[in-house]
Amino acid sequence: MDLACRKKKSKDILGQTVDFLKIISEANRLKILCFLRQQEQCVCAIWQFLALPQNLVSHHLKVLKDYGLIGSRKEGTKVFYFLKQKNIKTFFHLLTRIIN
Amino acid sequence: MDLACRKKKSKDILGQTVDFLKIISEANRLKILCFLRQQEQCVCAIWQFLALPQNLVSHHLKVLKDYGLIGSRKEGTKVFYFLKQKNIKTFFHLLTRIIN
DNA sequence: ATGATATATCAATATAGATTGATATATTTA
DNA sequence: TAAATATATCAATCTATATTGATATATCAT
Repeated sequence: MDLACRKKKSKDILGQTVDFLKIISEANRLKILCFLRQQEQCVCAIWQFLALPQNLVSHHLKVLKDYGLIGSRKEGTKVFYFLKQKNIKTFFHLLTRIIN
Repeated sequence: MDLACRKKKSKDILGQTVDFLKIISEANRLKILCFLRQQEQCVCAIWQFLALPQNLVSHHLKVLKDYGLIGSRKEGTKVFYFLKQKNIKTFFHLLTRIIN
């Protein structure tokens, strides 16, 4: 599924922006995005860094991934998550068109 | 109360940004901010534009005002709300430092 | 194959916050 | 003063979603 689909084309810019904002306005998710800026990280590194239970982090990662803000790759038993900078920029740009 | 107080200096940048995002990630509030970009508006114009009950709009306006994103001035029986562009820019800048 | 490690999923609960309905306050007009 | 208009407040309810606990799945090592 590409960004165009995830963006829910049927929705207007404001609706898309609200969805984006709702996703990044959760402290733990925002921290995750922040943490991933440096480099990709495995789930265990993330939940240890955030001091959160593993399943909770897993849930937040799913939310971020479903909306296309992060991607993942598997390596052995670990799963590494990384930012999808381009998509983040795109959503961010929508926001600037509304409030900046 | 100035912005420095509302920003809750005790909180870190991430915490402040989350607060800001939570406030603007509500569709009606984002619409209000959007609507006020053109010019200041009285409450009645806002709730008619958004097609929302008056008390609900009043509540959202309070949230926006308490956080310093909008200001108000009274004129007769009407109250006009306007953007506080400078504050919005400030909070927006915090966000760019985290995810952009 | 068995155990250990890493991650994901699911149901249940908790919690924050949006919405509604009723009412209060303040200003203007008659 | 009384009625009308504009806005604000408060308690109750509804709704979305964060969190927790338990369990499943997948991979690696012995």
